[in-house]
Amino acid sequence: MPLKIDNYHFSRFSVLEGLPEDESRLLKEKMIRKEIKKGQLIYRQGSFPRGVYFLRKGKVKIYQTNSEGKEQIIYIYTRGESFGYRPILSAEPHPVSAKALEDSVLSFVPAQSFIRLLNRSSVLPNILLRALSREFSVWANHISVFAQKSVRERLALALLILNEKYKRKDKGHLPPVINLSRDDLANYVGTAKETLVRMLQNFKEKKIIRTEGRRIIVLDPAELENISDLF
Amino acid sequence: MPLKIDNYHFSRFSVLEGLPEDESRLLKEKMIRKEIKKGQLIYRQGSFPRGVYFLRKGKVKIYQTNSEGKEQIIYIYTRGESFGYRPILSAEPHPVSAKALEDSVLSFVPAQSFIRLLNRSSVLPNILLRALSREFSVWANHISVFAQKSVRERLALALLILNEKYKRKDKGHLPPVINLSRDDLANYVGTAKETLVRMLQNFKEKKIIRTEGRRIIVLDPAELENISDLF
DNA sequence: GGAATGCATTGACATTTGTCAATTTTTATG
DNA sequence: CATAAAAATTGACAAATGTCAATGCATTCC
Repeated sequence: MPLKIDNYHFSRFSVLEGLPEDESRLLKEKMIRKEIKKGQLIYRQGSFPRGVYFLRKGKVKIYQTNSEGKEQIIYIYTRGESFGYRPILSAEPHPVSAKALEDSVLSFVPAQSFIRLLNRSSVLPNILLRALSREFSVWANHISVFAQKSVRERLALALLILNEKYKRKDKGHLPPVINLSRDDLANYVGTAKETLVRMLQNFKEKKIIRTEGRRIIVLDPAELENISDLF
Repeated sequence: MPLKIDNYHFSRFSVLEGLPEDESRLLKEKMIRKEIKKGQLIYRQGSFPRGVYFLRKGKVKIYQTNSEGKEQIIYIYTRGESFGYRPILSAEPHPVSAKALEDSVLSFVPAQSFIRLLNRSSVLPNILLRALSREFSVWANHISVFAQKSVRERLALALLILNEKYKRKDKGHLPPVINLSRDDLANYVGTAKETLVRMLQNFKEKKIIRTEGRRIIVLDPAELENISDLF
């Protein structure tokens, strides 16, 4: 059975990989390293894009804030992924905000340099086309999930996805520890914090997860798959 | 005020426009005209892409069917739009099915021809990159809407979008007539048919819409904007 | 290490939405 | 144009989810 969860995230897509040596070097020359603190804003919804970000370390959420100030997390990026390039390609303002979920390290490439490379490179356009097309599957699946699944099912799916994202490179044998505030988790699942807490409580009673303070450890991913009822 | 609804659809993107004369001709040479009946399946979720479709006339829905057979409509294409090309670019099976909502006319270009042109053309990759990046905004907005808005708000938004899509080219002065089955409308809004009908009833009482059989005519789009509370 | 402070949890309740079972209306067909 | 079939509507009710208020627990900052 193919891991169905893979249809719900981008599995570590990076613009960097797949570039020929010389183009990769060109890109790296333009890179600026940025260290950012947990909670720091990277860009704001509605602002114009300044460049592309490569996430070296940490986690970054992209989200929208509605008129009542409620947040919806659209995606959580982890080490190795790139973001912020889409509105450069379409010459639009950012449709989402980006903020660090933990202390993180980014490599930043100014939009100009990125565009220059794009126009010169014979492979970059294809890499991006493939990535963006692949993304569509993920977004379509997300829309179906939000439109049709109950909070309980969505939470089960979210925990499975986060369980992947919180896997640690070197400590692959240890179970992932999901470390998100209840507010962030609620905004990721698309529900009220209180409802979320109650569902988590229920999962704890059923021994599907266990918690250490606010941290969550998944004990029974198979059961989460059952509950989420992916298609 | 910019029409906020434009952030919820692609405003008639066609691959055809923007191509230089010679490339456009190349594409047109490969085109096969297809007439299809209302309700006819164009491709099925999970199948491999055979080509690109240009919608000449009519309406086409793309949708996912979940394990219980419930449908979620992801997008409705209208005259002038192209679809089916994304999974060609990412070499994946179709993540959605496509079906005609009315009798329609399509131009079909086989995947091979499309790829050949893509590799040869200097503008097509950029056109597609721009389109796919722009799409991201639309998908992100949709996800927020489904995750956070009530059925009533989503219905108001859906009616506004459909009101645009059902505008008639030649009869621009006449109000659009939305002609969708209640099932399709419910699957577009992401709710049960019965709930949908009740909300429509409520909008009728408030003189926001009027109906002729199953057809819907929007009387007060401004009020729909208020209700939908876009951000 | 002990307050503050912010975050997480719980309870009570209101509201929204879904489901099942009729019934009515519309559409398609001979 | 009559009739069968499909689609739309309504009612009654159950289940899911959100909201508000109160309380408990964990971090962090002296």
